[in-house]
Amino acid sequence: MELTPRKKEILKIVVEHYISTAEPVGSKMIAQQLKSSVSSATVRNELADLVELGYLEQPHTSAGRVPSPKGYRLYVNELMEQRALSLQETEQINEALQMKMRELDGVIFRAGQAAAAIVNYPAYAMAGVKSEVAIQRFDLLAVDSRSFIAVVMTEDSRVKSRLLHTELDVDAEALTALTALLNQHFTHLRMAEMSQQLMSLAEQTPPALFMTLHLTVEYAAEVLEGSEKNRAVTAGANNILKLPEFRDADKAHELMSFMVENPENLPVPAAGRSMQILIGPENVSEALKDTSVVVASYDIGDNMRGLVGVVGPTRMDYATVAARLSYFAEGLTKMFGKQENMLPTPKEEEPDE
Amino acid sequence: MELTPRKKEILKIVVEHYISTAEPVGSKMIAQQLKSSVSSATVRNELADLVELGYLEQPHTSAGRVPSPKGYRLYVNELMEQRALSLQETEQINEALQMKMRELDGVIFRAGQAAAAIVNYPAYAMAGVKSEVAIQRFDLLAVDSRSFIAVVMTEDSRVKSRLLHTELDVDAEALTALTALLNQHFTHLRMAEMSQQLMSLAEQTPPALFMTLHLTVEYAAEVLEGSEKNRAVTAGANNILKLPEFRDADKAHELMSFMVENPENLPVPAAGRSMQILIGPENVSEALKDTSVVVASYDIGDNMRGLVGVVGPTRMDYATVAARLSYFAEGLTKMFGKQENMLPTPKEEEPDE
DNA sequence: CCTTAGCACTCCATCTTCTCGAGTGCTAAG
DNA sequence: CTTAGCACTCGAGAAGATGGAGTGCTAAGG
Repeated sequence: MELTPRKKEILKIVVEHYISTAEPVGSKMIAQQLKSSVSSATVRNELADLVELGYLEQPHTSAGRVPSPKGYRLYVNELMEQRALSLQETEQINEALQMKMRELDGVIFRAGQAAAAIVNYPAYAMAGVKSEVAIQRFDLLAVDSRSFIAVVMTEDSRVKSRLLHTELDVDAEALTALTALLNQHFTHLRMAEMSQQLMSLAEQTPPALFMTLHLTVEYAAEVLEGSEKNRAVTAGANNILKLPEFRDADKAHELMSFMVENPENLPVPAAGRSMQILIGPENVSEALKDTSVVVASYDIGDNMRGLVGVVGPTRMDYATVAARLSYFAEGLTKMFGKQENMLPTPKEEEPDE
Repeated sequence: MELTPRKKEILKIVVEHYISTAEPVGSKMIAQQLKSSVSSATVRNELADLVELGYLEQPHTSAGRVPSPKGYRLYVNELMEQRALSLQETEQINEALQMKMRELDGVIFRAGQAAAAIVNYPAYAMAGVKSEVAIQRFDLLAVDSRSFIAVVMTEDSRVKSRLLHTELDVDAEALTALTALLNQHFTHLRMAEMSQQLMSLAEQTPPALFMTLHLTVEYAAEVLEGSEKNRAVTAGANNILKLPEFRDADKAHELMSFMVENPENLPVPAAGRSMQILIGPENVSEALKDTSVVVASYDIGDNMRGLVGVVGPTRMDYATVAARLSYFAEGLTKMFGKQENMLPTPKEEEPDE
């Protein structure tokens, strides 16, 4: 059943007023804000209908009205106006985008931080590869008789390196030979295939060499795993303490712990959607039943996908958050797209996770 | 003026009781706990003295006593008993130490997280080099005509790498030549010296090569800077919400924001001390005036020093925190020490200059 | 001089009561 | 369908009232 235009207008006023004040909204207030001037009594009748239909709720009989999740949902789907970002806002976001040009691995971490700073709510970020990547290239550099540097480059052009140590002496020529071997037999393989490949070479390779090989392949596997495992971080969790709904330390603690300890369980946008809004009980996680989440995804080159999300009270300012977050996510996509040909300028490790 | 033994005993009881309950301690309670059985009136007289001397405070005339910072200080210095860790505790910490410490950069972050988990207070971690490190070795690996991988190893044996892109073609032989050049002229230099060195080579080098050189040196500088800048992180900030003194959301927010936003301003142990306890106003930062900090340092090889700290209310359980934290820090030192022999020791090698 | 029983006193925490006002639902008339 | 009018509800906050833990002080006893 479609709501009458006036009911929608009233609902919109209630939602927006409640979003900005966190106080139940009364009929008088609404009557003033309505385009057509009607009395508060008329509004009350409408409000009663809206409660009956489940779009609004009443904390107690003699209080104003508060939007229900259903009400927020309608608001978000139909009533919410696209919010244009102010110059200041776009500038702030652009600046945040500058920050991360360099680091690919650190992006998750920084994206989360930036998102939190941009919206003033707790935020989270993740990244994962869309399809499995493999190693594209190996290099082994001799350091001394028992140490060498392994450098691997993934198919998505990330470069990682580590100093590795063997227990037996391995000379430079051996390393050169091994490098050739690795590049010939271990590139463009999945992790499982790499292990197989390694097995099959076990017997026909001298121990010292095999050990070196093993170490390197192990390291490569770690690098691949690191890119496959969806890493997730939470940032700006302290922001929730400014919200009236989290004045209660226990509530704040509950949400914060959930976000910080299981960031990987935070919502991911449905496949194919670049942005998604989850309102209150629409969230699967019990800990998020009273909160709303806005989450956007962006592309990192062809093969990876990142996402940034924001967690807030159900009365969060959806229009602003959605506008800023999508602008931010688009900016990230653009940034990686531009770098693509010359790109990925991986940085090394970041204290993320 | 030395306190009488009984006064000390009373102070100790007050501190320990207050630490565990967060409630002011009354004379009756103390009289029961004292070795020698005396009346509560006697205790009250002693308490009055202790207040006068500044070791205790009275929230209001008719409440029990609470330790003052001075009281905590005396407690920590003289009265606190070394706390032996239970088997369970050492096991938990040992487990935390298992974490993969291979990526040095990740260590800071993980150490912070582990520390928070170990003590159930918010924790922080930093690492910095004791003295300036330089690049020990360069390698340039050709990828295609306009891309190459720069691999640098610092004197403290950290290996970093990045894919770099030139705007002009550079062939493999040129890279080999450049590698030699870099290793000859840019190793073991400070950042400023590297820039100078670069300048001095500007004219006598063909543009394509110089660009490559420039990119590489720039990257090296970034790596060095990254290691010089003390990186700092905060973890487990949510723990403060469980403490009664931070029930108030504003207070919690203030401390949390401070810790998360300026982790680099958190206390560092005085030079030469491996552990330090800072009580309330002993902290320099205004935001920490009502809190106490326990901070321990550990060694990462010869040249770097890491530290982990814990922030809590002044009534934090100093004995337990200190015991666990120092055990943890010692574990970290040991862990890096063990790796050390496996690492090439920078001092012994490179008669190259 | 130190200790201790006794006692009046203080002050917070808690509970109850009261009041106020915003906001409601309903009715009856336009 | 709208609206003025009105009695009603309910929570928030103010204003006592109560109780008890803990104090300080005094005076007597070792």
